[in-house]
Amino acid sequence: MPHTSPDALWAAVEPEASRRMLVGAVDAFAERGYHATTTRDIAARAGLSPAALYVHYPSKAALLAQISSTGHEAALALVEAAVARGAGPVERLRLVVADFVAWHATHHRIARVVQYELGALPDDARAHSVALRRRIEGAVEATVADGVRAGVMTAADPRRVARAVLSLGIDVARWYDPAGRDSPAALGALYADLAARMVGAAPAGGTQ
Amino acid sequence: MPHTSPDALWAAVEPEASRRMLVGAVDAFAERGYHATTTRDIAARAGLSPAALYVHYPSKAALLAQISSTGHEAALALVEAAVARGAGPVERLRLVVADFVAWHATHHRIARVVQYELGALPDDARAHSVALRRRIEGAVEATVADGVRAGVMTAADPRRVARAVLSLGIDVARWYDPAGRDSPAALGALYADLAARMVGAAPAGGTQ
DNA sequence: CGGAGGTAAGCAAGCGCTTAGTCAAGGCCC
DNA sequence: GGGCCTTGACTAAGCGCTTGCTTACCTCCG
Repeated sequence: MPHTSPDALWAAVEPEASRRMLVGAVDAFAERGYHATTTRDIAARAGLSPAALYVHYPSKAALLAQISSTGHEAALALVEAAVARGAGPVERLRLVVADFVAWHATHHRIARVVQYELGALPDDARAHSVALRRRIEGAVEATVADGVRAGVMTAADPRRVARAVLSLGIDVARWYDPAGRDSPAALGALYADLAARMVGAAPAGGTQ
Repeated sequence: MPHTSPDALWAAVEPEASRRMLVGAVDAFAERGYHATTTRDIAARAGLSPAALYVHYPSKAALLAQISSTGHEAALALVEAAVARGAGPVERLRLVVADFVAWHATHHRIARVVQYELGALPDDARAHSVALRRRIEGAVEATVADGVRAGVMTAADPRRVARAVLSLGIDVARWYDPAGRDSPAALGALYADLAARMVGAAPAGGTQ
């Protein structure tokens, strides 16, 4: 999942013009921010007139809400899948971080909107996204707490450490540049090692 | 420095109305973002008419530029002071992270503008801020590289690890809430431990 | 009395969104 | 099969409002 094409999230959206609007909105919101993006800009990226946006979406905010919702759901699904895949707490943490980081790199445009435009969402849409975020944080916190309980990690405060681990991934969306030298997979592997170190897990080949 | 009052950065700005404009702009930009903030909003926070903004600043963008410049300069000064204060690479890294994180918590409103409104800056102002950012990253990278050379840290890639360490601090500005249970100093201490672990420095009391 | 600090009023431009309509594709009855 | 209506996608034009910023003027203090 974390390594699919950046636009794969919208593959199911029909009709095609509606999907082009979404992709254009993601690009514009990620580049300039929600408030600096005009509906005319989004429509132009989709190759349509300004009014065409309102054929497919009731408002500019509804577009943002759909992007945020879909993005948060994808991130949560990815985290829960990684947790289910791992054998023990340490492997689970490694998998979660590797996938979470790689996703934020591969989908850095969507991730930018997801992470930095929460405040621009209408109240109900924000509540939905915030709830999904809490489940993501909860999954990581539980993994760290499990590891501590099992004696394979050391962390005085699993909640705060989990938040810090997630910060690593979230901030990738801010600086990641696909033209740079970091591949999403390599970045995920590096950050999985860093996270393992943060929780005091035994070294496993790692960063050294 | 990292523990002074949030508004201490502007103490030297005269006249007072000009300072109130700056403080109001920081609050508004941090809450809603640069593009969603109106000049009328800034002026109202300063208790003045909309036109008064232009008595003190040539444009809304100039206000942002001043905030970004002052903020980046403060962050760089703090990092360089911490590096100068530490005895060895590990202590230097701990001091840098502790102060950088505490600063992002204490000044989370300024830090939000500094970290997330770079793209809204006019080209010349952005170039100035980007140059300061590179010096911050360079200082941390050098500290990690020193530690590896001295054999007190392990990190295959000091540049990428330094970037990850800074991500921890930068992301604090996104989520920090002064009404929460984290004091800037405690957060700085926790994150200094996490950073020491990330670079494979010997445990020093730490998170365990 | 000059200059710094301040304001009321308002301008041009751009904003999100609406209106009224075009047009092609498809169903349907006689 | 031809006429007729519906439907979904789309657009030209533009409405009402807000934006950043300007102008012309006022006030007060050294």
